[in-house]
Amino acid sequence: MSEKGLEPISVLRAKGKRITPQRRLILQIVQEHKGHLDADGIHLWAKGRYPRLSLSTVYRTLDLLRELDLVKELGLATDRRHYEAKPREEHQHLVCLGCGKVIEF
Amino acid sequence: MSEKGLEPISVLRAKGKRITPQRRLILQIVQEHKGHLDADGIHLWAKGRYPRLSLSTVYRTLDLLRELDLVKELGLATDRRHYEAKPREEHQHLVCLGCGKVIEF
DNA sequence: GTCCGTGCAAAGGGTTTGCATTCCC
DNA sequence: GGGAATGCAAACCCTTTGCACGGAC
Repeated sequence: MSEKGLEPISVLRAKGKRITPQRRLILQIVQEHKGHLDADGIHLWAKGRYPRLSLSTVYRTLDLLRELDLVKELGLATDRRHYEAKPREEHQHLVCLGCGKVIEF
Repeated sequence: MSEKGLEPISVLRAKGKRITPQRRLILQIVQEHKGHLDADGIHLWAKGRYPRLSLSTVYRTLDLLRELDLVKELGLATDRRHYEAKPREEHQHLVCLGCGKVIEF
C-alpha cells in the first residue's frame, strides 16, 4: 500500500472507470505542469509521447478528472479554460492491530 | 452641473465617441442589472425597448465601455462572459472663488 | 457632408457530440 | 466477448469581423 493515500489512478479504478494509457498520460501531464495548461497545451505535450491522442479525448478526460475531483478548472482567461491537478486530500490511516489491514479516509 | 461627477455618457463624449441610442440603452441596462447579465441577456432586455438592436452591437459596445472603464468583465462562468457597471470613481471638485467654474478630478 | 457606428451575415475558435472502431476488464 | 473509451469529423455556441448603409456631429 501507499504511504501517501489513494493514487489518482486508484480513484479511477475505485469509480469503475477504465485505466487507459491516454488517461494516465493526461493526468501525469496536468500534474507536471501545476495548473498552467489549457486543453490544447495538454494535447501538444501529450502528443509528444502519444501521437495518436486526439483533442476530444483530452477534453473528455479532463471532464472525467474534474468529476472525480482530481483536477480543478481555473478561471485564468475568459476565452479558454485552464486546469490544475488537485493536491491529494489530507487523510489518516486506520490500521488493524490484528491482521494489519489499513483503511484510508 | 452634477454633484456626483462625470456621467458615463459624458465619458463617451470626452473620449470623442458618438452617443447613440444603442450605447445609451446598453449602458443603462448594465447599470440596472448590477452585474449578472451576459451579452445575450443584455441583448434580450435591450431588444424589448429597441428591437432593431443587433447582438454584434452589444458586443462592440461592451468592448468600448470596458475600454473606457465604465464596465467590468466578470469571471462568473467559463463558457460565457458577464458584465457589471463600474461604480463611479471617487473624486473632488475644484471651485474657482472668482468665476465659480468647477473642475472635477 | 464626413466618417463613425450599426445591422446583417459569415467567419473564427474553443468545446462538444455522433458514430464506427479499438481495447480494457 | 461486451461495453466503455477513443479517434475523427462535423456540429455547437459564443464572439469577432467584413462590408454596405445609416445617422451623430
